[in-house]
Amino acid sequence: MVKGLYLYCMQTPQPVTIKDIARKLGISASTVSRALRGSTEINDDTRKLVQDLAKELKYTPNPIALSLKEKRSKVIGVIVPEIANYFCSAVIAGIEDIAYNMGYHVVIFQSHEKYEREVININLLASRRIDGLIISVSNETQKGAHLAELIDKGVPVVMFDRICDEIDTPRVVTDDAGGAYDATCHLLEQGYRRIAHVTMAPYLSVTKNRMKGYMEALKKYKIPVQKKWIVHCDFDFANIKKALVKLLKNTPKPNAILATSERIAIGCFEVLKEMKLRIPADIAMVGFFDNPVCRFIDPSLTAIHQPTFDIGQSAARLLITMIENNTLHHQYKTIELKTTMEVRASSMRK
Amino acid sequence: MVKGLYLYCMQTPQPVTIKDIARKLGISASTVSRALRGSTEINDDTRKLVQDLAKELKYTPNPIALSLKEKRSKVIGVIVPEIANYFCSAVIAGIEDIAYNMGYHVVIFQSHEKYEREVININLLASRRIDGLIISVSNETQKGAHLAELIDKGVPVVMFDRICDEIDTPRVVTDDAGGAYDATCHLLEQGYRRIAHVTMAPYLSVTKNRMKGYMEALKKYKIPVQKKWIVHCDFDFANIKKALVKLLKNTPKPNAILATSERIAIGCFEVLKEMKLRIPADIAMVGFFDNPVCRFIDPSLTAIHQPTFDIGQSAARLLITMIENNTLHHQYKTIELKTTMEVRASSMRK
DNA sequence: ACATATAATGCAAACGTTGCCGGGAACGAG
DNA sequence: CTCGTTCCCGGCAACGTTTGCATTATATGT
Repeated sequence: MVKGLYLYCMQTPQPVTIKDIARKLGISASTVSRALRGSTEINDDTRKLVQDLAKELKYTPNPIALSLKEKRSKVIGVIVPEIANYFCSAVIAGIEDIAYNMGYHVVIFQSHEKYEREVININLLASRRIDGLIISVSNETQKGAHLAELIDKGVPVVMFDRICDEIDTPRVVTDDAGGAYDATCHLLEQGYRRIAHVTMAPYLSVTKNRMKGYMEALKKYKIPVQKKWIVHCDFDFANIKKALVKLLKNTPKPNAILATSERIAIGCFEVLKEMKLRIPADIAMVGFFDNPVCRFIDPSLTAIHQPTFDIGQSAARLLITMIENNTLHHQYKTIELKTTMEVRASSMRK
Repeated sequence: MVKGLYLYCMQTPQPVTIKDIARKLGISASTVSRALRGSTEINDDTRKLVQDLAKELKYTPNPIALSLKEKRSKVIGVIVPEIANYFCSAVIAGIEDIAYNMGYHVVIFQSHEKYEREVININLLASRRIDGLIISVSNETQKGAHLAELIDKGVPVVMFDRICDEIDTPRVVTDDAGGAYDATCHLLEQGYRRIAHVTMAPYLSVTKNRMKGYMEALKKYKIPVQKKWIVHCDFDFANIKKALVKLLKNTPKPNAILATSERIAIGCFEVLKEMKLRIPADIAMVGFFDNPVCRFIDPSLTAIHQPTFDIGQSAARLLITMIENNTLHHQYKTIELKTTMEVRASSMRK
């Protein structure tokens, strides 16, 4: 067993500071500070002495002291609805990748799809003097006052995926309309004519855009939109199932479903299985779906993929540029990334 | 569009401080400080005045100044191999849940399964004056010197899942041996006798423990261990597949596989499908698997589940207790949580 | 030798907060 | 009238770092 030296004495060692180095060398703290950052107005001998001792004592500057002085924390906050799903965690991986390389740290918050919790998190963030925020709003978020307030305080904000329409701050989104259009066209090409659209809360930007793509595709094929085939639901599995059961009581029944989130797609999938409907023979399915496991599902699900890692990277790049240029906007108002469609068994020609 | 007032003027407002309040009220900063924390040695009228103004100006204490003074950051660091997989993100959700309620923030780092990157992250963490660390070590990590060094600096550390044996600090693990034992017994009960064990790097604690459970189950059924049926691989899909193809060239071929991680299980699954082997008719499968999507896979996979959210919660509770008691150990040296097995089609009697 | 330029270093303030110490005012007791 | 006590409050230092300015010592030019 390797045991820490200090396991046995309660007193923990204080990190070595500039003052410690100054004291040991009999010089002033300012000289040490300048020597460490290689200022030219310090004698070469002194500088070497200081740098050597600093290395020996394993000096590392205290970022908290620096933050206090320079009024920046080198920390960016991320608020997502839930971290424990593939989409969010992959986006965060992208954010972390860029942040890490730019010397920023990432702190994570979850809104758990609650507006109230989102507001609390934002206040917490603001009081923590975080340098910037990347957010995908909760399912409940219709107003952007909390975000506007944060921006008013001078904190740069980048939104991704679920954006808040009324807030004018840079955003990273996927071409939701295009994705839904492609998916719907694909179903239509396969001969499905009664396509249901099972989607999220109507006020969410992604919902609106995917709806737009869905309707455009129908229009292109001159299929009238059936209101009763458009279902909005939240992220609770029981509710998703209830909504779907109701949908499937319609006559004529839809013969295809476009599901606009992983959770909804899985919910649909379960209900169809429970009802012993064959996919795609009785009813076809296409979903917005990123989890790589989905291609092993039986039947394998045709998926609209979002470029998750890219979304995170782009959002982080945008935000850090804003932070370092000390501005609240960016030359890019909106970065829109393309979706890709992977056609699999669940949407094959009947 | 709601636009932030300051979108149009570059100068961002400075957060209001105690000094601002003191100046406006013509009193000293220390009085304001005391009034805000409700000290009894402040006149009721003054206190009310201060508190009202603080509320009006939306004063929030600067946590960075506090951190500097009190030498603690109220931030805990988390290092995981990769965040973008179900296990890790679910553990982090558990950590965040507890941390949030205890007034701590969570910052995330990824080692990307590289020892080197893990060391860099730990140094970064230390220089950031983080209050504590929760870590699951990388696939490459065999030595614990970097962790010992951090502990020597007085930073409390809790390990979870992939622990580092030589480091004596609290750990939260699952009953890996028990899980593997259950899985193997289950396969044996179903009549499978040639059970291969596809697992991770041999020096990892989880590998050792799962191996132990596997061997115990075989011993119970008086089946000799076949070395050639034990395969170690890393997390690269190509390598997993290569290892598996080699394994399946043995005669007699194994007729069941125990896969000890989600990635390995998926890799095995793909190879078996490619080789047109039927599951479980030709070869059965059981895997350590947490992703909820796995029950929709064809055939549905028998899974050993780890209590991911609990692991995160327990680790966070442990760590925060250590931080607040200012100690490097805990009455619980090891918290071991039970696995659960969900029997599905992939391991049914042949 | 003296004025001046130049190089190297120290001092002090600042960032926002808290806590110790000290002091003035009011008041009661003697 | 004096002393002691209590109540409120201000001043100062400290946390670790940076930076403008002052200071000292040395070198250069005449």
